[in-house]
Amino acid sequence: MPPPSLAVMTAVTRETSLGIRQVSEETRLSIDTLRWYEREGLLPLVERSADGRRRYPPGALRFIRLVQALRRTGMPVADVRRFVTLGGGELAHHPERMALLEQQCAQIEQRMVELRDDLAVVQATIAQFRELIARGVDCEDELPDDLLAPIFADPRLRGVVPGLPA
Amino acid sequence: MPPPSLAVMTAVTRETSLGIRQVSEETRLSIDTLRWYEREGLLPLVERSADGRRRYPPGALRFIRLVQALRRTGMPVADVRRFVTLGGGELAHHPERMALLEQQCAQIEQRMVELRDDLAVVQATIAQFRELIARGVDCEDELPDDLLAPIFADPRLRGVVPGLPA
DNA sequence: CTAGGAGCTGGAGTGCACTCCAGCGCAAGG
DNA sequence: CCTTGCGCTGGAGTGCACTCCAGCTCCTAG
Repeated sequence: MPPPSLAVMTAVTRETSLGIRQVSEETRLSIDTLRWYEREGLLPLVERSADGRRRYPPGALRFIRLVQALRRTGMPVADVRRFVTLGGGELAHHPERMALLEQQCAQIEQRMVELRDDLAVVQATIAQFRELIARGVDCEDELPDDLLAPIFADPRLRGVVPGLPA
Repeated sequence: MPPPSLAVMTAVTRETSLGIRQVSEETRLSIDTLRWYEREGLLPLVERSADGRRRYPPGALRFIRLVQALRRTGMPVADVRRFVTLGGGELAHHPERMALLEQQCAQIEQRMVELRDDLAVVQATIAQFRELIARGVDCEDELPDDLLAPIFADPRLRGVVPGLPA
């Protein structure tokens, strides 16, 4: 992969800006996604070289990382667009901008709690299976139904379990 | 909402099992989703009352919560199905079952790290905007471009920013 | 001069996970 | 007896976020 002859690029462009492939590798967003985000108005900072190819100045790269953070944490594309189109630092849009970002923070925190809880559920299940197998291996027959029941689909167990805690 | 005459239900059914609506409220899964999960083989524990309506024994409820944890943490429906169809506690399936669950744990932990990082990005952005506005309000003109640039789409700023840290 | 490779555009296609709907049955209340 | 309400089924439809593609241009290497 020889470096594409940079002869034509301007001095500024040469060292600081990245091609779409590099950005793709850098951010792990696919090339198609980068183009699509741009079309959809999530990436306004993209420039073009003389022959019409995209050039991403470093500011764009950082901006993309923000967009990525918003997307990965569950902000819908429409909201990211809204945020982006609120533009530079204009005072007028400050409240809405802040609202969007703070809302997102709240959601992330909520999500983290949920994730912790869900992790606990999965880990508890793993523990139960370990115990089950430990016992099952020790005494092949007569499995502890009450341990199995809440977890599994064994038809023998249907409707056997007593009331659940909450 | 008068309690539906329970006259017909069996003694076992009466107190312990739930109707689809109750499960829906309990789990926050929509009624349609519950039915769909069942069709798709994610919920094998569901029974029927005499007139063909679904009855969820408590074991099913707990099971649903596990499925929910797996789904919410990003396990694809296909994998949940695979996990579910591995069946009761049979030794034969133990390795695959554990593999699925442990893989999922790993993914959750990864996701939590990512989430923390993304939260940091969003919070940093909020902080930068606060600072920007604080200054902007103090001295209306001549905004601090170097602070704005990495964040925003102001056309005046294109290609201005120097090299990025990483 | 030619061939290969990267990128471009506009638009169509895909995958996933639901979500909605028509048309039906049952059961209770008035 | 009729209506109202809940639930059932099978199948079609939806929303979101990409992902893929044909047909093009430009540039560089051989």
